[in-house]
Amino acid sequence: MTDDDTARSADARAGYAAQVSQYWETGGLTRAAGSILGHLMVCEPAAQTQATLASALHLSAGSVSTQLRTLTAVGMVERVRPPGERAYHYQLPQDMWVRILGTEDQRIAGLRALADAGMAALPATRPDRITSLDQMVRFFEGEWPRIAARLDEFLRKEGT
Amino acid sequence: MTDDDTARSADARAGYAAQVSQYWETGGLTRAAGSILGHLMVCEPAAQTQATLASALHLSAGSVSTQLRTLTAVGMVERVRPPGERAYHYQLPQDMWVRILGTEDQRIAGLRALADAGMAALPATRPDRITSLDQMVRFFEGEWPRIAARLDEFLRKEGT
DNA sequence: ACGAAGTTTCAGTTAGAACTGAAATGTGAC
DNA sequence: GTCACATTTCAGTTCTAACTGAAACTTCGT
Repeated sequence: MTDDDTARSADARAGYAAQVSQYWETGGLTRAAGSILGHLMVCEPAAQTQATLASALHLSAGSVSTQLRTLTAVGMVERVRPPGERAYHYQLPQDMWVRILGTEDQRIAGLRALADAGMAALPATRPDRITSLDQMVRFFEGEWPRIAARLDEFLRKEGT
Repeated sequence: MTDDDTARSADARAGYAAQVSQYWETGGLTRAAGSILGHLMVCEPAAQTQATLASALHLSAGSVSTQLRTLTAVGMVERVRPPGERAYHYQLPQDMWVRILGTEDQRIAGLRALADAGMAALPATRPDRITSLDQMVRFFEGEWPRIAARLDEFLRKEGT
């Protein structure tokens, strides 16, 4: 591999990091959180310290600490300490996407609560405004376990 | 029904409107958009003019106009003009939730684009950072049509 | 136990999105 | 065609949440 190739792929990875960052920012995460996730998708090595992240992404130590804390809390980042290293290193968990999907039942539960509250305050006209929500939630309460099972099967077949 | 009952249920509906508003704000919509959606869930009549919404929700005409425009664009609000009425009226579509679910394939397509871009910039270490995304997207590309079909069946059985 | 390195916390600042209000534009009734 | 009503647009303002920087705190190696 030539130096040129190396430079080109580094560029490509930086561009991809920006794209991933953009994706998550659109999805409601902060700029800092998006940048961290984008960087962690392609950086070498895959696990980075807070100091490395801060300097690579031009973020303050405070921002990095805060964002890593929340990203770790929701399972999108994993904190590890390599043997003999002083500082914690942060990386994307191997099963990030499975974890994210695993919280789907909590989102369904949130909608269930909303539907139940609505059924207790049904308007006289167009009650379907509420009942259609209830209906949709009932569908996913029944369907999600099935989807989760199929995902397990899919991952097993893929050998993950 | 007594006056007391009427007052109580009006309170209940107002409380529910706030809860729905809260839900959508948490989900990333603006306060104004959330308020409108909450109000439209329980208001009488179910279809409201911009002027009514503005005064009921203490929002400026500009905010109401802007938010209704974007909510209409994404299919969460429907604009109708009752015969003989001057102003447009805005209401929740009967099939709001089906519409929202109907855009799921666009979200999957967005993730597909992200996965493809990533596969073109694979990092040397932990390539699973990218491939696991690709895998997850492949699962849903295969699964979503099946889920949509089951939703159709579910709605048919419910008589909707 | 001490010192150095790493992390967290938080008061203050900044950046940017949401909202307002009023002017401009559009629309329907007569 | 005109007028009144309705809606949109947008420059200016307000408000909120993100971010910074530095001090406080924690942790680990010696």
